[in-house]
Order: sequence, then C-alpha cells, then structure tokens
Amino acid sequence: MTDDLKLKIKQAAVEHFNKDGYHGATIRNIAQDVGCSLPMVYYYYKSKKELFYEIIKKDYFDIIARQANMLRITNLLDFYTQFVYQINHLSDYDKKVYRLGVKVYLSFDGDVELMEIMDKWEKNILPRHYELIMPHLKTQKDGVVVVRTLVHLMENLIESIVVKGRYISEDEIREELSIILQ
Amino acid sequence: MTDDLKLKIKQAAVEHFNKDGYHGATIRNIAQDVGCSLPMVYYYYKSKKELFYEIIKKDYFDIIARQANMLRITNLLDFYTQFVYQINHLSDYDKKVYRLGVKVYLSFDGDVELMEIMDKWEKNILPRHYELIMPHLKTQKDGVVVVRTLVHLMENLIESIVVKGRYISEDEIREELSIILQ
DNA sequence: ATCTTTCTTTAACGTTCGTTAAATATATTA
DNA sequence: TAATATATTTAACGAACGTTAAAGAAAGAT
Repeated sequence: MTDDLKLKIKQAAVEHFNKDGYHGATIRNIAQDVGCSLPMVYYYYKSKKELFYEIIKKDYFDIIARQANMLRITNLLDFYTQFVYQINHLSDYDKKVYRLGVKVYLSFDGDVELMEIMDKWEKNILPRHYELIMPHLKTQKDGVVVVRTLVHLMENLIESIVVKGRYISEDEIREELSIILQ
Repeated sequence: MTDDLKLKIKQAAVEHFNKDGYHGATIRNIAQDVGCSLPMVYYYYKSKKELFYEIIKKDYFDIIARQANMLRITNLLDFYTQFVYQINHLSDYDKKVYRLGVKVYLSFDGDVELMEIMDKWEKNILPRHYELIMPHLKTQKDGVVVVRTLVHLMENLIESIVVKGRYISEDEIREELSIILQ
C-alpha cells in the first residue's frame, strides 16, 4: 500500500544505475526523482549496495527464470526465435533490469558476491540448452558445438536488444538462428 | 624520456577504469599506484575525462585498426578463426583497453561524444566484412545474413576473451565459425 | 483522547572526490 | 654561474558523496 514508495524508489534506482553505473548513481538523485527525501531511501533499503543487490538478485533473476520456464519445444527454430524475440517486448523496467544484469554478468558492475551468483548460473546455461536441443537435432552435426554456437549467438542478439536498445525483428532472428539449427 | 611517467599514468588509469569503472576510479588511487603525487596526473592530462578519452580514442581504436588491417584473405574460415584467436594473445594492457572500449561500445561507460564515435565505427562493421566475405562465399546462402550472423558470433567470442577474460582455443573458434561459413 | 507505531523530514556527520594555487626542486640553457 | 624552463610536491578549495541522529507528522490501536 504505502510500500508503493519502496517500489518507486527501486524503479528510480534502476533508472539511475542504468544511466550512471553503480558508482555514478547517487541516492540524492534517486530520491529527488521519486519526490521524497533522501533518508526515505534508507528507510526501505539499508544501503546503496543492498538496493543494487535486490535489483539483481530478485528482479533480474526473476526475469531470467520467467524466460527459462517458457513453454515446451515443438519446433527448435520456432522456439528459440521466440525465446529471443520476446525480449523486444519486455517492459521498459524489465529491460533496464536485464541490462543491469548483463552488466554484472560481464563484471562491469557488482562485486565478488554477485559475480559468484552469475558464475553459478552461467555454468547451467550450456547443459540446460543441450538437454533441450539434443532430442530435436536432426542432423549428424556435433551437438555440443551447435549448442555452444547457438547460445553465443543468442547472447549477442539479446545483448543488442537489451543493452544497446535495438529492436530485432522476428525474421532477422529466425534467419540467423536457422543457419545454426540447419 | 621523462614522459614515461605520462605513460605509466595512463597504464595505471586503464587498470583502475577497468576495475572500478569511470566513476569508481579515482585520480588519487591512480597517482598512488604510479608512485607520484596527485597533481602530476593533471600535469599531463587536463582532466579525468581527457585521460579516459585518450585511452578510448587513441589506444582502443589503434587496437581495432591494427586488427582490421590484417593480412588478406585466402581461406575464409582460416582468416576469421585467426581474426578472433589472436585476441587471446594481445598484451594485458591491450586487452584491458579493449575491454574498456567494449564497455563504451555497450554504452556502459563514456558519454555522448564517445558513443557517437562508436556508432560511426559500428556502421562500417557489416559493410566491411560483407566486402571481405562475399567474393569467397561458395554457397548459395544469403550473403547478408551470413555476414550478420558471423559478426554477431564473433562479437560474442571476442567479448568472452576480452571482457570475461576467458581463453578460447583455436579449435573451439573454428568449430563455431565453420557452422556459419559452411 | 491518549498512546504507540509507522512514515517522513531537517540537518548534519565525516569522508572522499576532482581540481587548482602556490611553492619547491630539478634540469636546461645562456 | 645566473637565468630560465620543466617537473614535481604540499596543501588546500569547494562540492558531492553515503550515511545517520533526532525530531516531527500521520495513522492505527486502546
């Protein structure tokens, strides 16, 4: 209820962390954007670091998990095209959170603790897609290489959308993925 | 001669900009690492911003240009495998400069002026590779899509090496690129 | 109506930042 | 050697930072 101020603070924080980075963003500017006094930020979050942590640990991984729990595969190419394409249509807030997550993933922001979480997550990426893809792979290609290449290409496409702020059409995505998926 | 202090300052700056980002890095820490007093940084660089600019505008684009001016193509796959693989063996300093450049390229650091330089550069990437690749493309595939996909995959591989600090073997690179180059 | 809890602000704290003025040392030139 | 130019330091400036103490306002409970 009144905790909608807490939410607005987090949203403004996402905005500022995005624009100026962790060190460049200031609690004062965040509070000013929200229209509340500076100590209100400390009323809801015990420090700047905790505010950043909540954004990454909760919001970012929520988006990632939501995306990972997508519907089952019928057609490999269709599935992965949608997997990437839908990111175009995330809310502005989610896109900014995603961008912050990528920044931590690339160790451009965050600290050791967040990097460890990212590393653990990253280790699951290839195996997870391998399990998804292998049953549907028709060709005699080396599956491990196909999965690795696919994941690398998708990482770049998602980065374009979420970090550089581009829109990539469904056709473009399908064209590129189809080269790898045969 | 004595300008080797200027160089040492820039090298320490690259280190700190890399570790802490533009806002997180401080002139004081840079000077301390070099072993000189703080104002010496201002003796050679008129501001923190100018120091960052020189690293990106001079050093980063030097690396990029050096890489772009590589030997001519005989075999497409060999060429691009080497194109990516050699990045593993850049000097530590060059890798850090490269990492900073990628950070600006992704608009995680820098300002409007640097972004414009990056945008202008980025516009040339696809056409340049298109001209390189097209004469050597044996298949009937759509060349534009192949080039785009290749560049996207390479961007991800280079980012892994330079930003995440991974080493990627020649075989791994060739395996992935060969999926796209036939 | 009073008491208590929750929300919010004013005002300041100590620290650190980018930057510069002024003085000093070192080297170069005459 | 005296004069000049270059290199370097000490010390400080004002501004902005993250954070907190203390007090006031609003809301809820008794």
